[in-house]
Amino acid sequence: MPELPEVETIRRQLDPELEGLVVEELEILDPKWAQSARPSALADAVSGRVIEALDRRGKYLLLRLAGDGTLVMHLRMTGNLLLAGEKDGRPGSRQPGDARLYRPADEERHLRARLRLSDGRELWFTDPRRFGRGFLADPEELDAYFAARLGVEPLSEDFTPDLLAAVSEGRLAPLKSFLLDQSRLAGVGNIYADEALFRAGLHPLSPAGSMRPEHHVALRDAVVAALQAGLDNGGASIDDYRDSRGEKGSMQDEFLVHRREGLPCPSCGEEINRIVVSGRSTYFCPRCQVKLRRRPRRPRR
DNA sequence: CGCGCAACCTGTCTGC
DNA sequence: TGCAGACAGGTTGCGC
Repeated sequence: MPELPEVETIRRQLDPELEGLVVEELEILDPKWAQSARPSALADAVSGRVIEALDRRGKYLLLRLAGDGTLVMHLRMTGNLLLAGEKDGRPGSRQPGDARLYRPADEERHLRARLRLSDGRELWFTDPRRFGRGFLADPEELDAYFAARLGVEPLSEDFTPDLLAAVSEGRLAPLKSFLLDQSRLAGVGNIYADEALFRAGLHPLSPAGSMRPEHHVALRDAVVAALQAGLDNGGASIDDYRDSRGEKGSMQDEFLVHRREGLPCPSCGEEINRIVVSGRSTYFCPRCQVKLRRRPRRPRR
């Protein structure tokens, strides 16, 4: 479910709400949620600490705690992070179980971890498929963890055409697989990979290393534009995704090609095709998205 | 090291 | 109505 725009939407909503509050208690209802040898030790280590900020790296949410610790959370496929309850006991905010919230019974049924906050509210980590995880890391551990897994942030100034050229050089994997590889580019998932390749006019099966300089520019711009569209629409709610208030995003109504098999291409009217690339459904326009030839090797003298 | 695929889970939908 | 099978936003580990 959640890719960079969905995770960032949650972060932007929650960061100003959480700053300065104390996590009075972390309750882990599903021991599998804790990516830690002893879930009770994780709960104890987080309980009682002051929240400094909520940051994001790739699709990870980073709850910064006073004293150099970070509660790292990943929503994986179906996780949600909901802010529930009444601030300082005053009415107006939503309660867990509020009928206006998304399927309240299911939220409670799928509750995996709960942070009780010092203003009376609660942060709920819900997750039907139980892939989501949370763990505590100190700064050195966190650096090592991300260095091994995550590449450049696509919305940072470091994401340039030259960077894209460097990380794709010599790669034979299809562009679709390349965009899903978090160690090259962090935050793009199945939805925004399809949307970006359509915007760039590139075929999902073209080898990543076949791009020429104009393609590096086009794909960089397309990734940024696709992610920005997601942010502008509050994320995509195909099925489970909700923001921190339990509201749906609207990006699913703005998809250009993703999940639009058989529908007309917004640019040329040709029918959108669906193929499977490294196990993931992939949607593209066979007319607008050209397949690049493998780049010839530099001749040797 | 690069790459594809199964596995991890639960829920929903489709077709017989 | 029941049931089998396909499919779903992500990441990891294994085999080649």
